[in-house]
Amino acid sequence: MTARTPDSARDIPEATVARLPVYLRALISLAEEGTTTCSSEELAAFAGVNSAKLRKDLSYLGSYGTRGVGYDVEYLRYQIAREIGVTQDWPVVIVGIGNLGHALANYSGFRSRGFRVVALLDADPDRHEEVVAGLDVRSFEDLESIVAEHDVSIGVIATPAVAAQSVADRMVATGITSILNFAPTVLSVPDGVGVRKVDLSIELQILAYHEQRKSVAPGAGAVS
Amino acid sequence: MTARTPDSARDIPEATVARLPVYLRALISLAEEGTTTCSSEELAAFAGVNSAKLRKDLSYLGSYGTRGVGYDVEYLRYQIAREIGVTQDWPVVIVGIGNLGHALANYSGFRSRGFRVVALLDADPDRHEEVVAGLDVRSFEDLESIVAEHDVSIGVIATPAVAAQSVADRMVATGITSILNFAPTVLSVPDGVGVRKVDLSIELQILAYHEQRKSVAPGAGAVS
DNA sequence: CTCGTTTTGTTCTCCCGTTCACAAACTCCT
DNA sequence: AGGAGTTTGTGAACGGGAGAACAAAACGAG
Repeated sequence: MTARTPDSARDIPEATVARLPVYLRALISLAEEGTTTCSSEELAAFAGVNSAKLRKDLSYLGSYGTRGVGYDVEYLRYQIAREIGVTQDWPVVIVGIGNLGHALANYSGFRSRGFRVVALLDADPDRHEEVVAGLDVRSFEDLESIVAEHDVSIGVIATPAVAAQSVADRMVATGITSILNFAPTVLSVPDGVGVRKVDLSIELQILAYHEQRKSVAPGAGAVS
Repeated sequence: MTARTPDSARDIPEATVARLPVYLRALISLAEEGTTTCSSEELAAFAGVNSAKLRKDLSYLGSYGTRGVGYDVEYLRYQIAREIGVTQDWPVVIVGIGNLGHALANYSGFRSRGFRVVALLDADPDRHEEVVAGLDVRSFEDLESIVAEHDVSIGVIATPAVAAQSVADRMVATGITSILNFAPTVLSVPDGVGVRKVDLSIELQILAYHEQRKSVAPGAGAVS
C-alpha cells in the first residue's frame, strides 16, 4: 500500500493553517532565487518563525523532508499549495468598489496566489459606468447570477459598515460559504460559513496601545 | 478622583488587547443609538464574543461595571479609549502611495479612531505631483524631517514587497517605533520596535483551506 | 562496512487563553 | 427593611499552542 495514508483528512491546527501561506510565500521566494533545497532553519528564518515550530507545522502535512538533508523547495512548495488548496484558481467576487475595493481589485497578489476576481459589484448605480482592473463594475443585483455562473464560494466585502451585514446575508443566500470582511462590523452568519475579518484601524489601535506603554513605563519596559 | 492607580501599568494579555478595539467600536455604536447602560451579555453580542470572555477582558482594566446593573456605556468607552491610548490623536505617516496607499490615505476610520495621517510618501518622483486625501505626496527623502516635525512614532508601509524592508529600516532609523506592514514580506526590526502585518492574500488562503476541506470532507478518503 | 555528522520528526513540558461556575454586590419590589 | 432577582468579577479546570530536547534516519568519509 502507498505511504499516502488518508492523512489529507487530518485536521491541522488553526495556528498552523495561518502560517502555511507564509511558508508558501517563503518557498516561492527561495525557488525564484534558484535554491533547490533548504533546511528547516533557513526556511524558518525566511518565514520569520522558530525552526522547531516550522518543523512541527510541516509534520502535520506529512513527512516531506529528508533527514540530514532538508526539504526540496519545489516539492514542498507544491505540497503546501495543494494542502491549502491553491493549486487551482478560486473565483472571488468583491462587493463595494470604493477606495478599498479599487485597491483590492487591482491587487496583483490575489491572482498570483490562486485567486481570480470574477466580478466587482456595487450598490451605487453611479459606479456602474466604471471599469476597474479590466472589469465592469456591475449591480449588486447581479450577485446571484454571477455566483451561479462562476461557481463562486468566496466573497469579499469592502462596503461601508452599515451595508456589510445585509451584503453578507445576501452572499450566504446565494451560496457563498467563505467571506473576507473589510468592513468594521461583526458579521453574523450561519454555521458552516467561514468569516475572516481585516480591520485596518484595529491594527493601528493595537500598535497605539503598545506605543503608549513604551512612553509611560520608560524604566519598566525593556527599551533598548 | 479617577483612581489612577499604578494599575495602568499592569500587563494586559495580548489576546485581550486585540479585542479592546472591538469592544470600543461596539460601545461607540451603542452610544450612538442612545443606549446609556448595557450588560456584558449585550455588549458581548455586539462585539461577537462570549460574555464570560468579555467580562474577564474588562476585569484586566479594572472594575468599571456595577453588579446587577451592567456597564455605563460612556464611562466604559472612555476607559477603554484611555487604556488603548486613543484619547488623543496619533500622527501617522504612510509610505507607498499605490492603490492600497490611496485607499488607506482616504480611509475615514483612521481619523475617527484617533489617528491622523500627517504625510504621504512615495519613492516614485512621478507621484510627487499628486494630491491624495488633501495631502501632497512627498518624497520618501522627507521622512526624517516629517517624523521630527510631527513627532511621529507610527508608520504604515504600503509599498511593494521588495521595498518594504528598506523602508522599515529607514523608519526605524528616524525613530519610528511601531510599524503596520501591508507588504507581503517578513520584516526584521530591532527589539523594541512593534510590527503588525496585514496580508490580504494570506487571509484568502486561509479561507480557501477551509473551503477546500468542506468539499472534500463529506466523502472522506478521496484520493485524486 | 562502519562511524560520525547533519537534519528531520516527535515527545514532553510549560504557558497562555478560554470557558465554566459561583460568590459577591447591587437594584427593585413588597 | 428584607428578600428575590440580576449581573459582575474571579477562581479553577481545561485545551491548545510554543519551545526545548532528543531519538530516528539519511548521507559521506575512510
